[in-house]
Amino acid sequence: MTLERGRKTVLTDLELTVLGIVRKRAPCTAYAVMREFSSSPSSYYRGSAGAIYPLVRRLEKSGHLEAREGRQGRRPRRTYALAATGLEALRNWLLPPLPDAAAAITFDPIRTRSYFLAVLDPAEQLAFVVDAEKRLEAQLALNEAEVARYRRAGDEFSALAMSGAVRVVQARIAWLADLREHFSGS
Amino acid sequence: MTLERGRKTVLTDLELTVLGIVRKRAPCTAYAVMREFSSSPSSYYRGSAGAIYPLVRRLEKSGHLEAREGRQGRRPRRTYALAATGLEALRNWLLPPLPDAAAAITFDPIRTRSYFLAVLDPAEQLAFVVDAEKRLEAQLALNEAEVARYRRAGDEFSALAMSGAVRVVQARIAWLADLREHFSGS
DNA sequence: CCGCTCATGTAACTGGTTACATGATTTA
DNA sequence: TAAATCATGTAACCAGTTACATGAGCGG
Repeated sequence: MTLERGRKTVLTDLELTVLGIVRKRAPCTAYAVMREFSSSPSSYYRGSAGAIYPLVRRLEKSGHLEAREGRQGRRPRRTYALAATGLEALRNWLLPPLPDAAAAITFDPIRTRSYFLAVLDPAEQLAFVVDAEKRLEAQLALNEAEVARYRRAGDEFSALAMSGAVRVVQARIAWLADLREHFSGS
Repeated sequence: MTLERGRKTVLTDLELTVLGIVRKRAPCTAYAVMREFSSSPSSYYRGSAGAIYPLVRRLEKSGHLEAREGRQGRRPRRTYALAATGLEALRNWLLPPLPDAAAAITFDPIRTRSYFLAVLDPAEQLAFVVDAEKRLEAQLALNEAEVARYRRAGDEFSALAMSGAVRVVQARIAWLADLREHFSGS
């Protein structure tokens, strides 16, 4: 049974995110997409050139994106827009049912470490919590600024999305307070 | 300048997590470590054989783990314990300062999608939120059960860690309530 | 004795990363 | 005019995944 290779049925989250970005920004270059990732603290992906350029080309070949050859002076400038197929894929990504994995636990380096705090003595445990709190407070400020930035830009959906990240950081901070109380109480 | 290859200076989070697990469970087999990952909903890693077995061998060769050849009947059974070097690595992982990335934003498939909800019409947006809430409630129950399980097992640190995951899921649910209000209000 | 779990692995693949290379355009 | 940014890519690598293969021990 010869599987047809090279034709992917399901797009990755990164690919679908790129479709969403292109839809908002169209017509835009692969570089602009890349910047959207790397210039924002809100993204899990670094948006490296080595990821974005091949990915965008793939999406073009698969018909999800439409490319247009332009130029700026004598420099070639390839801009993209969302094709009908791409819009359909984007909608299917968002429409219920979500995959089970969507609600699954998220990776948190601080929580991951906290499983093993038994190897530290009480003073060190407290130092861990204090350091983690400091870093999360900084992250919180960043995220809040990002919400404000989106709101100023009139992108209410992104502001709403980002406020989810704010909620999560607040929850992580509240949890660290629990930890601290537990450590200093015992 | 010939870089010495094959000798890694920094261990990954997965490797350090394995060190932590072995420390708790020692003497234990690679299989037991694998089960710890795959049998728990609390882990980001699937703990696949293809990841764990080579990883454990690496940690043994680098001196972080000590192996002991045993048998169960006529079946060979290789058990591991944490070496002094491994304990040191584990402590350094936990001791401040944490890396900046530790506080960084986490990947959330639901939030990632929510950036692009503008492509859906209001009824579909609501359906998205309702579906996401349903799934997160299920995840919350799972996580709470996990906390209880750890607590029953007397592993207070893991219970505490897992309660961080509970906090985060609660925050995600609260955020979805915000979203829902926003969508039905406008 | 059948099927499940314990136990140990390997091979091929995947989806990203870093680092590098090139050159035009804009800005200080 | 030098440095930063725009713009487009490639090559090597990396840390995981899925899927497969093998076989012993154990409970119904």
